[in-house]
Amino acid sequence: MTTETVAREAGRDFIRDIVQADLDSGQHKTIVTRFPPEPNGYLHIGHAKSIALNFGIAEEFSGRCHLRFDDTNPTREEQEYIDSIQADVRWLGFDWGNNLFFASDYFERLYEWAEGLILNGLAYVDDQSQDEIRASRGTLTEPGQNSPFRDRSVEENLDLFRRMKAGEFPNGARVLRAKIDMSAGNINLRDPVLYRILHAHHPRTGDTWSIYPSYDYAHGQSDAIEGITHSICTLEFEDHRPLYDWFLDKLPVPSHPHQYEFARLNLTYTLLSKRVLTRLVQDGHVSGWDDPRMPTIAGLKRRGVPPAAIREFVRRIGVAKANSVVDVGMLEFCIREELNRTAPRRMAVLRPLKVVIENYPERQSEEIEAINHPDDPAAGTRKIAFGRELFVEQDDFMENPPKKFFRLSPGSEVRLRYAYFIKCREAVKNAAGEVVELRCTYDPATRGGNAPDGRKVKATLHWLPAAQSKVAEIRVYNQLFASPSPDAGNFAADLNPQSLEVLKDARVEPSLAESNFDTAVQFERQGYFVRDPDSTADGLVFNRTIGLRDSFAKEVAKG
RNA sequence: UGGGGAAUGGUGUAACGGUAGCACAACAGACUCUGACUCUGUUUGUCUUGGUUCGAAUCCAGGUUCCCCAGCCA
Repeated sequence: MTTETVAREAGRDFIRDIVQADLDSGQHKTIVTRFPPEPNGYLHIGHAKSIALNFGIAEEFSGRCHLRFDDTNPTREEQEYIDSIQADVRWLGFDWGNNLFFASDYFERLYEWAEGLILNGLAYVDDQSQDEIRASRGTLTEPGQNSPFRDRSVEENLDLFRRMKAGEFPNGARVLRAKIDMSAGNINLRDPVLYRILHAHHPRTGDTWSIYPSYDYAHGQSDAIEGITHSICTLEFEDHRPLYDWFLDKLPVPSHPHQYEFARLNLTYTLLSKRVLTRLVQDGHVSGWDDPRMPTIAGLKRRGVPPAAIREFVRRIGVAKANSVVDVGMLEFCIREELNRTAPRRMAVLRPLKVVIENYPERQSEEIEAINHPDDPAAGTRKIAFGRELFVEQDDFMENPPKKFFRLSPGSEVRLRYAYFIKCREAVKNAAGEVVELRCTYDPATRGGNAPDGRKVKATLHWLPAAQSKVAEIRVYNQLFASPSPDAGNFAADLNPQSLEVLKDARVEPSLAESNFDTAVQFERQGYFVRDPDSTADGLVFNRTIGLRDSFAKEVAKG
C-alpha cells in the first residue's frame, strides 16, 4: 500500500486532511484534540457532531481527545451540567480516559500571564463603564476610540489589577483589556476584555476568585497548556482566530495550537439554539430537557434513539465550512437503519379493535410461535397465546374500503401474523355508529399462516389475544415543530400541535412487562418503541422512537 | 473597498487541472407471513460573466447571493 493510495479515503474532510498533512510533514507526532463545552446547559445533537469530530480524529490518528469544561463564567454554570455533559458524552460512546480538564484548573497560571502582559505594556485596566466601552468600541464600519485609561503606567495597572483580584471593587467597576488596536477592522482586536470582576460562586473554585477570564483569553491558553494540536471550533469563531494567535504569540505558552473552524449542524424541523431550548423547557412546551421531542442528547436517549444511529448520522453528513441545513429525514434513516438491524420484534396494538372468532371454541387457547428477528435466527422465537377473542388495529379495518386497501373489511380474508387466516363476517357498531367489534371466522387449516390449498391473502395483520395481553400507555411522538424551518425568533408559532399523542389503552405482549426489558423493540408494522422511565410495575409506558416507513399511508395522502 | 467566511441535484457531501461520484429524499418496479426490510432501475447539480489551458467544479479577474462579528456570553 503506497502513501498515494492512502491519501484519499471516503469519510475524509478538510480537517482530517490538515491533520494528515501535519502528521506527514512531521509538524506533529501525536494529535491532540479537545471537546470544550461550557457547563451551562444540556448537550444536543449539534454537539454530537463536534464530539464525534474531535474524538473521532483522535481515535483515527491514534492521538487523544480531552474533555475540557470551559468554566470561565460562574454566573451561568452549574455542577448539574458538568455531570450531565459527561454522562451524555459517555452515552454517545466516547471516552476521554484520564483527560478530563477544566479551564478553571488554569486560573492561577492565566492570572500570572495576565500580569506578564501588563508588565510588557500589552494590557491595561480600564475604569470605563460597560456602556462607555461599548460606545467607544466604534461600529462595524467606524473605528473605535482609545480609552482615556489606555496609557496608565505599568505600576498603576498592576496595582489596580491586583486589587481587582483581591475583590476590592464591585462587579463592573473595571476590566483588564489587551492593548491591541482600537481601529482594527476585526472588532475582536479592539482592545478585548481579558478579565471582568464577578463576585460569584464558582462550581469548582468556590469563592476563591472575584475576577474571571473571558473566553478569548482563556481558551487558546488552555489549549496550549494541554498541548492541543488542532483546536476545532465552529464558524462563528473564525474572526477570533487572530486574537487566539495574538495571545499565543505574546505569552510564554508551552505550545502553539492552531484553530480550525467548521460549520455547525442545522436540521430541518429543529431548533438548536440554547435560548430556544431553554424556553421550550421553562415555558412548559416540553416536559424537560429530556423530553423525547427535544434535540438534546438526553431527549434523544429517552426517545429511544441508539447512540450508534447518532454516530452514523454525524458521520454521513460530513464536515465542511459551508452553512447548511440537513434534512431530518437523514437522521430518521440512520435511526431506522440501526433499529431495524438490532431491535427484537414484538406485537402491540395501539388502538385496539375487538375481534371475535365465532368458529373458534369458547375457553380454548393455543400457543403460536413467533420469530424475534426476521434477519437473525439466533434471536430465537417466542410463544403468543391465541384464542377466541383478539385485538387488531382499528386502522386495519374499513367498512367501505377503497380500491387498494388490502386489510380487513366485510367479506375480506387476511392473515393474522404467525396464526391463521380470518375472514370478516360482520362489523358490530355502537349507538354512535362506531365499529366496536368484528365478528370473524378462521380457517383451522391455515394454522401457522399458510393455506394448504395455496390461496393467498394480500395482508398480514398484527394482533394480540384479548385476555393474555397487557395494557400499556403509548406516547406517539412527532416533530416538535410543524415548519421545516421554524422561526427561532417566534418559535411558539411554529410548534406542532400534534407533536405528542398519548394512547392510554394500547395492548402489548406480556413479555414487555419484564423488568429487564429496556432495549428498543419494533412493534411490527408500527415502528420502533422503547420503554419510558415513567413506567411502573403495573403501568407500562412506551415511547415511539420513530414509525416504520409507510408507503401505503403516503399513497393514501396523495389521493 | 469595515473585517472574516461560504457557494456542486430537493438535501448533505466528494472530486485537490483529466469520465461530476456517494448517501438521503423522490419516483417506478421486483420480492415479501411486517404496505417494513432487501433488491433493480429512473429523475435532478458545478451561483454568474469573462480569462488562462489541449482540457476548469478546481487556476485568474470581475460580479451576485448567503452567513458571522459592534457581550464585562461562549
